[in-house]
Amino acid sequence: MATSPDDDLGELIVRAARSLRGRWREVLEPWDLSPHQARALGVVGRTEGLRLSALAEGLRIAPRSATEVVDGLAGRGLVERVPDPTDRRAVLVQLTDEGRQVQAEVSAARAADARAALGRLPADERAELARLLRRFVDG
Amino acid sequence: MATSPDDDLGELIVRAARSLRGRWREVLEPWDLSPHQARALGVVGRTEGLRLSALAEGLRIAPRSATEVVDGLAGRGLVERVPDPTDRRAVLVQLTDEGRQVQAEVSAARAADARAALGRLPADERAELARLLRRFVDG
DNA sequence: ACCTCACCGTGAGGTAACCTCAGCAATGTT
DNA sequence: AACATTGCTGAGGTTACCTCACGGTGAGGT
Repeated sequence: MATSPDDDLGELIVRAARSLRGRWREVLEPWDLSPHQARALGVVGRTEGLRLSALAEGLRIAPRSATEVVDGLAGRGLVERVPDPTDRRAVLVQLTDEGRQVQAEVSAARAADARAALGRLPADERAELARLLRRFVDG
Repeated sequence: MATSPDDDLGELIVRAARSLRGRWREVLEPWDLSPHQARALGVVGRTEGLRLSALAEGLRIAPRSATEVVDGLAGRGLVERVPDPTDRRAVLVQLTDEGRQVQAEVSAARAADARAALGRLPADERAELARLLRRFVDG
């Protein structure tokens, strides 16, 4: 049934991603955050004072959906909406103090987990893997 | 902001998978199939006379959700339900003639696309990439 | 001052792909 | 025969998206 080597490689990439995603979900459990929300939290943290539309772009979702993500995060008290001083149409999203702390914790936990997950490969193989993937992704 | 190399690697894997998934979605457009349905079609094709519960296991979804997937495929005339001759509770799913043809076409298109997508890496690098990923996934 | 056109976020309402739980029929076990 | 288990499905819920329409607002004419 025509399972070419490239089919396999594609399958492998997808499986690896799924595995990571599953792990990440577990890592996030203590904070009761979905991978999605955590990602959004990261984007907001990376660019303080972000417009909803910019967040949508960053997450590659429709602007309307960014409203929902922010609703969820704001409901947990992790971010807050403030009016954009330069444009009364716009709303900026920024981390609350709690949001900042959670974001830092999550980010640390994620890094630790990534180390654990990928740690079975020696450093040089990790580097090689990254190099090859980068060529594929950027190419 | 503590972006460790392993973070990057995880991100790369996820991005690569997303890229593949996006391409696949496009490849499937002519048949008006979701990636999900196509995957299910493949599983059914690979094991003719498959129980719904086995399909669910193959797709790693709840049995109830397999019912829906099969509904969708059956609605398009690509698969059909037949009673399991050995167990009157069970239902077997099998490809129709049209399903068999569509499955073959899709599989060929997918293989061609995988070649196109991964073709920018030379064969030996593809092999190396597969080897490293397999170590990660299976490990 | 006004008009138009583009843009901002959001309410309303929809969809896909999952889930759990309960129920029915058939089977297996004691 | 009684009971537990299995295989599918109806009912109903969730999540994470979407489009479309609308009420502000900003920017550029005229």
